[in-house]
Amino acid sequence: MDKINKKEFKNTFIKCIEEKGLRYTKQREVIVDAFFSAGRHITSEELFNIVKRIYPEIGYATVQRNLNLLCKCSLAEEIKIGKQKTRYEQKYGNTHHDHLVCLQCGRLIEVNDDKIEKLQAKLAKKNNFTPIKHKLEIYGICADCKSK
Amino acid sequence: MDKINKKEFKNTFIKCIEEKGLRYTKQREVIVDAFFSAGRHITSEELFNIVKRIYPEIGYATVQRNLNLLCKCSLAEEIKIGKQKTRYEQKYGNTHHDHLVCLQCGRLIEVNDDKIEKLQAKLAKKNNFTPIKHKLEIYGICADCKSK
DNA sequence: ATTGATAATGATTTTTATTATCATTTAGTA
DNA sequence: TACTAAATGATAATAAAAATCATTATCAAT
Repeated sequence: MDKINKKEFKNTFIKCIEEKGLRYTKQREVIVDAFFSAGRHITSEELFNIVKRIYPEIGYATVQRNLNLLCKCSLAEEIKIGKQKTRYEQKYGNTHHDHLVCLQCGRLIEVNDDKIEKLQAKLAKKNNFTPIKHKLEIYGICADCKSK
Repeated sequence: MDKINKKEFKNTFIKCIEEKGLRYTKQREVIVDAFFSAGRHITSEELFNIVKRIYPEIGYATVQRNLNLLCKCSLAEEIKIGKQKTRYEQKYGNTHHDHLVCLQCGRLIEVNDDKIEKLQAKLAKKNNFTPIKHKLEIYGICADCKSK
Protein backbone atom coordinates (compact mmCIF):
# COMPACT_ATOMS: atom_id res chain seq x y z
CA MET A 1 0.00 0.00 0.00
CA ASP A 2 2.83 2.35 0.86
CA LYS A 3 4.50 1.47 -2.43
CA ILE A 4 1.40 2.14 -4.48
CA ASN A 5 0.84 5.49 -2.84
CA LYS A 6 4.41 6.45 -3.37
CA LYS A 7 4.13 5.55 -7.02
CA GLU A 8 0.96 7.58 -7.36
CA PHE A 9 2.56 10.47 -5.55
CA LYS A 10 5.56 10.43 -7.84
CA ASN A 11 3.46 10.06 -10.94
CA THR A 12 1.37 13.04 -9.94
CA PHE A 13 4.55 15.03 -9.56
CA ILE A 14 5.89 13.91 -12.93
CA LYS A 15 2.59 14.72 -14.59
CA CYS A 16 2.55 18.18 -13.04
CA ILE A 17 6.12 18.79 -14.13
CA GLU A 18 5.31 17.80 -17.70
CA GLU A 19 2.23 19.97 -17.77
CA LYS A 20 4.36 22.93 -16.86
CA GLY A 21 6.91 22.07 -19.55
CA LEU A 22 9.57 21.40 -16.93
CA ARG A 23 12.06 18.55 -16.67
CA TYR A 24 12.17 15.54 -14.42
CA THR A 25 15.72 15.33 -13.12
CA LYS A 26 17.59 12.87 -10.94
CA GLN A 27 17.54 15.46 -8.14
CA ARG A 28 13.79 15.83 -8.41
CA GLU A 29 13.34 12.11 -8.18
CA VAL A 30 15.48 11.86 -5.08
CA ILE A 31 13.68 14.81 -3.50
CA VAL A 32 10.17 13.57 -4.19
CA ASP A 33 11.11 10.10 -2.93
CA ALA A 34 12.59 11.42 0.26
CA PHE A 35 9.75 13.86 0.81
CA PHE A 36 7.18 11.12 0.46
CA SER A 37 9.02 8.75 2.77
CA ALA A 38 9.85 11.33 5.41
CA GLY A 39 7.56 12.36 8.22
CA ARG A 40 4.53 14.43 7.43
CA HIS A 41 5.78 17.80 8.62
CA ILE A 42 9.32 18.34 7.46
CA THR A 43 11.42 21.47 7.09
CA SER A 44 13.54 22.17 4.02
CA GLU A 45 16.63 21.77 6.14
CA GLU A 46 15.60 18.36 7.44
CA LEU A 47 14.78 17.21 3.95
CA PHE A 48 18.09 18.55 2.68
CA ASN A 49 19.93 16.49 5.29
CA ILE A 50 18.10 13.33 4.26
CA VAL A 51 18.57 13.90 0.55
CA LYS A 52 22.26 14.68 0.98
CA ARG A 53 22.87 11.14 2.22
CA ILE A 54 21.49 9.72 -1.01
CA TYR A 55 22.75 12.42 -3.35
CA PRO A 56 25.66 14.22 -1.70
CA GLU A 57 26.24 16.73 -4.50
CA ILE A 58 22.81 18.25 -4.08
CA GLY A 59 22.51 21.89 -3.06
CA TYR A 60 20.19 23.35 -0.47
CA ALA A 61 18.65 25.68 -3.02
CA THR A 62 17.54 22.74 -5.13
CA VAL A 63 15.71 21.15 -2.23
CA GLN A 64 14.08 24.42 -1.31
CA ARG A 65 13.09 25.15 -4.91
CA ASN A 66 11.58 21.73 -5.32
CA LEU A 67 9.60 21.96 -2.13
CA ASN A 68 8.13 25.11 -3.59
CA LEU A 69 7.45 23.22 -6.79
CA LEU A 70 5.73 20.42 -4.87
CA CYS A 71 3.52 23.10 -3.34
CA LYS A 72 2.66 24.43 -6.76
CA CYS A 73 1.74 20.88 -7.77
CA SER A 74 -0.54 20.66 -4.70
CA LEU A 75 1.52 17.78 -3.34
CA ALA A 76 2.85 19.80 -0.45
CA GLU A 77 1.62 22.64 1.64
CA GLU A 78 3.44 25.16 3.77
CA ILE A 79 2.71 25.19 7.48
CA LYS A 80 3.91 28.22 9.34
CA ILE A 81 3.61 28.09 13.07
CA GLY A 82 4.77 31.14 14.98
CA LYS A 83 8.40 31.83 14.40
CA GLN A 84 9.34 28.30 13.44
CA LYS A 85 10.81 27.42 10.08
CA THR A 86 8.24 26.65 7.46
CA ARG A 87 7.29 23.00 7.44
CA TYR A 88 6.07 21.18 4.38
CA GLU A 89 3.22 18.80 4.71
CA GLN A 90 2.37 16.02 2.31
CA LYS A 91 -0.90 16.68 0.66
CA TYR A 92 -1.91 13.85 -1.55
CA GLY A 93 -5.58 13.35 -2.25
CA ASN A 94 -6.36 16.83 -0.92
CA THR A 95 -7.78 15.74 2.40
CA HIS A 96 -8.08 18.97 4.27
CA HIS A 97 -7.39 19.00 7.97
CA ASP A 98 -6.58 21.33 10.79
CA HIS A 99 -3.86 21.16 13.40
CA LEU A 100 -3.53 20.80 17.12
CA VAL A 101 -0.17 22.35 17.92
CA CYS A 102 1.55 21.26 21.11
CA LEU A 103 3.22 24.27 22.69
CA GLN A 104 5.53 22.01 24.68
CA CYS A 105 6.91 19.46 22.22
CA GLY A 106 5.91 21.17 18.99
CA ARG A 107 4.05 18.18 17.67
CA LEU A 108 1.35 18.71 15.07
CA ILE A 109 -1.74 16.56 15.32
CA GLU A 110 -4.01 16.46 12.33
CA VAL A 111 -7.68 16.74 13.03
CA ASN A 112 -10.88 17.27 11.15
CA ASP A 113 -14.39 18.29 12.01
CA ASP A 114 -17.10 18.57 9.39
CA LYS A 115 -19.37 20.61 11.62
CA ILE A 116 -16.70 23.25 12.09
CA GLU A 117 -16.09 23.36 8.36
CA LYS A 118 -19.76 23.92 7.71
CA LEU A 119 -20.03 26.63 10.32
CA GLN A 120 -17.04 28.37 8.80
CA ALA A 121 -18.73 28.41 5.42
CA LYS A 122 -21.82 29.85 7.07
CA LEU A 123 -19.79 32.49 8.89
CA ALA A 124 -18.16 33.57 5.65
CA LYS A 125 -21.49 33.77 3.88
CA LYS A 126 -22.95 35.91 6.66
CA ASN A 127 -20.18 38.42 5.91
CA ASN A 128 -20.70 38.23 2.18
CA PHE A 129 -17.20 36.78 1.96
CA THR A 130 -16.24 34.10 -0.54
CA PRO A 131 -14.03 31.59 1.22
CA ILE A 132 -11.21 29.94 -0.68
CA LYS A 133 -9.30 28.19 2.03
CA HIS A 134 -8.88 28.35 5.74
CA LYS A 135 -6.54 27.57 8.54
CA LEU A 136 -7.43 26.46 12.01
CA GLU A 137 -4.81 25.86 14.63
CA ILE A 138 -5.50 25.00 18.23
CA TYR A 139 -2.50 25.55 20.48
CA GLY A 140 -2.16 23.73 23.76
CA ILE A 141 -0.65 20.70 25.46
CA CYS A 142 -0.84 17.27 23.87
CA ALA A 143 -1.74 14.03 25.61
CA ASP A 144 1.86 12.81 25.68
CA CYS A 145 3.18 15.96 27.29
CA LYS A 146 0.43 15.95 29.89
CA SER A 147 1.27 12.42 31.02
CA LYS A 148 4.92 13.26 31.51
CA MET B 1 -16.28 57.03 25.00
CA ASP B 2 -13.16 56.90 22.88
CA LYS B 3 -11.35 58.99 25.46
CA ILE B 4 -12.34 56.75 28.31
CA ASN B 5 -11.20 53.66 26.49
CA LYS B 6 -7.92 55.24 25.63
CA LYS B 7 -7.41 56.17 29.23
CA GLU B 8 -8.21 52.64 30.34
CA PHE B 9 -5.91 51.24 27.72
CA LYS B 10 -3.05 53.44 28.84
CA ASN B 11 -3.67 52.76 32.49
CA THR B 12 -3.58 49.05 31.86
CA PHE B 13 -0.25 49.50 30.13
CA ILE B 14 1.14 51.60 32.96
CA LYS B 15 -0.05 49.08 35.51
CA CYS B 16 1.55 46.23 33.60
CA ILE B 17 4.79 48.16 33.32
CA GLU B 18 4.83 48.83 37.04
CA GLU B 19 4.09 45.21 37.87
CA LYS B 20 7.11 44.20 35.87
CA GLY B 21 9.27 46.79 37.61
CA LEU B 22 9.78 48.68 34.37
CA ARG B 23 9.63 52.38 33.65
CA TYR B 24 7.03 54.51 31.95
CA THR B 25 8.90 56.77 29.58
CA LYS B 26 7.90 59.55 27.22
CA GLN B 27 8.52 57.19 24.29
CA ARG B 28 6.25 54.59 25.79
CA GLU B 29 3.52 57.13 26.24
CA VAL B 30 3.77 58.32 22.66
CA ILE B 31 3.81 54.73 21.40
CA VAL B 32 0.84 53.53 23.41
CA ASP B 33 -1.14 56.64 22.41
CA ALA B 34 -0.38 56.18 18.75
CA PHE B 35 -1.02 52.46 18.89
CA PHE B 36 -4.39 52.96 20.46
CA SER B 37 -5.42 55.68 18.02
CA ALA B 38 -4.15 53.93 14.91
CA GLY B 39 -6.08 51.36 12.93
CA ARG B 40 -6.60 47.97 14.43
CA HIS B 41 -4.01 46.04 12.42
CA ILE B 42 -0.82 48.01 12.21
CA THR B 43 2.75 46.99 11.40
CA SER B 44 5.73 48.14 13.42
CA GLU B 45 6.86 50.18 10.44
CA GLU B 46 3.54 51.97 10.10
CA LEU B 47 3.48 52.75 13.78
CA PHE B 48 7.06 53.97 13.63
CA ASN B 49 6.13 56.42 10.89
CA ILE B 50 3.23 57.78 12.91
CA VAL B 51 5.22 58.06 16.12
CA LYS B 52 8.11 59.76 14.34
CA ARG B 53 5.87 62.71 13.50
CA ILE B 54 5.16 63.29 17.18
CA TYR B 55 8.54 62.30 18.53
CA PRO B 56 11.10 62.58 15.73
CA GLU B 57 14.08 61.35 17.76
CA ILE B 58 12.49 57.96 18.32
CA GLY B 59 14.21 54.87 16.97
CA TYR B 60 12.63 51.98 15.13
CA ALA B 61 13.89 49.52 17.69
CA THR B 62 12.05 51.29 20.47
CA VAL B 63 8.77 51.01 18.62
CA GLN B 64 9.38 47.36 17.86
CA ARG B 65 10.40 46.58 21.43
CA ASN B 66 7.37 48.32 22.83
CA LEU B 67 5.00 46.53 20.51
CA ASN B 68 6.46 43.35 21.94
CA LEU B 69 5.94 44.73 25.41
CA LEU B 70 2.32 45.58 24.60
CA CYS B 71 1.92 41.95 23.55
CA LYS B 72 3.35 40.76 26.86
CA CYS B 73 0.84 43.03 28.59
CA SER B 74 -1.94 41.41 26.55
CA LEU B 75 -2.80 44.75 25.00
CA ALA B 76 -1.62 43.72 21.56
CA GLU B 77 -1.41 40.51 19.62
CA GLU B 78 0.71 39.50 16.69
CA ILE B 79 -1.06 38.58 13.47
CA LYS B 80 1.05 36.80 10.91
CA ILE B 81 -0.55 36.29 7.54
CA GLY B 82 1.50 34.48 4.93
CA LYS B 83 4.67 36.37 4.13
CA GLN B 84 3.37 39.74 5.20
CA LYS B 85 5.03 41.73 7.95
CA THR B 86 3.68 40.98 11.37
CA ARG B 87 0.74 43.14 12.25
CA TYR B 88 -0.20 44.12 15.78
CA GLU B 89 -3.77 44.10 16.79
CA GLN B 90 -5.31 45.96 19.69
CA LYS B 91 -6.59 43.59 22.25
CA TYR B 92 -8.27 45.38 25.04
CA GLY B 93 -10.86 43.55 27.04
CA ASN B 94 -9.69 40.24 25.65
CA THR B 95 -12.52 39.76 23.20
CA HIS B 96 -11.34 36.86 21.12
CA HIS B 97 -12.13 36.80 17.47
CA ASP B 98 -11.09 35.17 14.25
CA HIS B 99 -10.24 36.70 10.90
CA LEU B 100 -11.53 36.70 7.39
CA VAL B 101 -8.53 37.56 5.24
CA CYS B 102 -9.15 39.07 1.84
CA LEU B 103 -6.63 37.65 -0.62
CA GLN B 104 -7.19 40.58 -2.95
CA CYS B 105 -7.01 43.71 -0.82
CA GLY B 106 -5.48 42.20 2.31
CA ARG B 107 -8.21 43.46 4.58
CA LEU B 108 -8.80 41.67 7.86
CA ILE B 109 -12.37 41.30 8.99
CA GLU B 110 -12.94 40.32 12.59
CA VAL B 111 -15.55 37.68 13.19
CA ASN B 112 -16.75 35.49 15.97
CA ASP B 113 -18.83 32.36 16.25
CA ASP B 114 -19.58 30.76 19.58
CA LYS B 115 -20.63 27.48 18.04
CA ILE B 116 -17.28 27.11 16.34
CA GLU B 117 -15.50 27.91 19.58
CA LYS B 118 -17.43 25.23 21.39
CA LEU B 119 -16.79 22.64 18.70
CA GLN B 120 -13.10 23.44 18.84
CA ALA B 121 -13.04 22.76 22.54
CA LYS B 122 -14.83 19.49 21.90
CA LEU B 123 -12.40 18.54 19.17
CA ALA B 124 -9.46 19.18 21.47
CA LYS B 125 -11.00 17.15 24.23
CA LYS B 126 -11.59 14.22 21.90
CA ASN B 127 -7.83 14.18 21.28
CA ASN B 128 -7.01 14.49 24.96
CA PHE B 129 -5.46 17.84 24.11
CA THR B 130 -5.65 20.80 26.47
CA PRO B 131 -6.34 23.88 24.37
CA ILE B 132 -4.80 27.19 25.39
CA LYS B 133 -5.55 29.40 22.44
CA HIS B 134 -6.46 29.05 18.82
CA LYS B 135 -6.31 30.77 15.52
CA LEU B 136 -8.84 30.59 12.74
CA GLU B 137 -8.31 32.38 9.48
CA ILE B 138 -10.59 32.12 6.49
CA TYR B 139 -8.97 33.30 3.27
CA GLY B 140 -11.04 34.47 0.36
CA ILE B 141 -12.54 37.51 -1.34
CA CYS B 142 -14.31 40.18 0.65
CA ALA B 143 -17.59 41.83 -0.21
CA ASP B 144 -15.94 45.06 -1.37
CA CYS B 145 -13.59 43.31 -3.75
CA LYS B 146 -16.38 41.20 -5.21
CA SER B 147 -18.46 44.27 -6.06
CA LYS B 148 -15.60 45.92 -7.91
C1' DA C 1 18.28 68.40 44.69
C1' DT C 2 21.86 64.76 44.12
C1' DT C 3 23.41 60.37 43.54
C1' DG C 4 23.65 55.63 42.16
C1' DA C 5 21.70 51.58 40.23
C1' DT C 6 19.58 49.97 36.46
C1' DA C 7 16.28 50.16 32.77
C1' DA C 8 15.46 52.36 28.21
C1' DT C 9 16.85 54.27 24.16
C1' DG C 10 18.70 54.71 19.41
C1' DA C 11 21.98 53.37 16.12
C1' DT C 12 23.78 49.62 14.37
C1' DT C 13 24.85 44.83 13.66
C1' DT C 14 23.49 40.16 13.68
C1' DT C 15 20.60 36.51 12.81
C1' DT C 16 17.94 33.56 10.14
C1' DA C 17 14.82 31.91 6.69
C1' DT C 18 13.92 32.34 2.14
C1' DT C 19 14.64 34.04 -2.58
C1' DA C 20 17.40 35.68 -6.37
C1' DT C 21 21.48 35.58 -9.21
C1' DC C 22 24.49 33.55 -12.39
C1' DA C 23 27.88 30.61 -14.45
C1' DT C 24 27.80 25.94 -15.55
C1' DT C 25 25.61 21.60 -16.43
C1' DT C 26 22.00 18.78 -18.06
C1' DA C 27 17.70 17.26 -20.36
C1' DG C 28 14.90 16.79 -24.16
C1' DT C 29 14.34 17.52 -28.93
C1' DA C 30 15.22 18.51 -33.78
C1' DT D 1 25.03 15.08 -32.40
C1' DA D 2 23.95 19.76 -31.57
C1' DC D 3 20.88 23.19 -29.94
C1' DT D 4 17.81 25.49 -26.77
C1' DA D 5 16.16 26.24 -22.50
C1' DA D 6 15.58 24.57 -17.95
C1' DA D 7 17.96 22.96 -13.70
C1' DT D 8 21.53 22.96 -10.70
C1' DG D 9 24.77 24.43 -7.03
C1' DA D 10 27.32 27.98 -4.97
C1' DT D 11 26.80 32.20 -3.38
C1' DA D 12 24.78 36.71 -2.63
C1' DA D 13 20.80 39.37 -1.67
C1' DT D 14 16.67 40.36 0.97
C1' DA D 15 14.04 41.40 4.68
C1' DA D 16 11.98 41.06 9.18
C1' DA D 17 12.94 40.76 13.74
C1' DA D 18 16.13 40.34 17.54
C1' DA D 19 20.47 41.29 19.76
C1' DT D 20 24.20 44.34 20.99
C1' DC D 21 26.13 48.18 23.18
C1' DA D 22 27.39 52.82 24.34
C1' DT D 23 24.82 56.52 26.02
C1' DT D 24 20.87 58.58 28.31
C1' DA D 25 17.02 58.75 31.40
C1' DT D 26 14.31 57.20 35.33
C1' DC D 27 13.36 56.62 40.02
C1' DA D 28 14.21 55.50 44.77
C1' DA D 29 17.09 56.61 48.57
C1' DT D 30 19.41 60.00 50.64
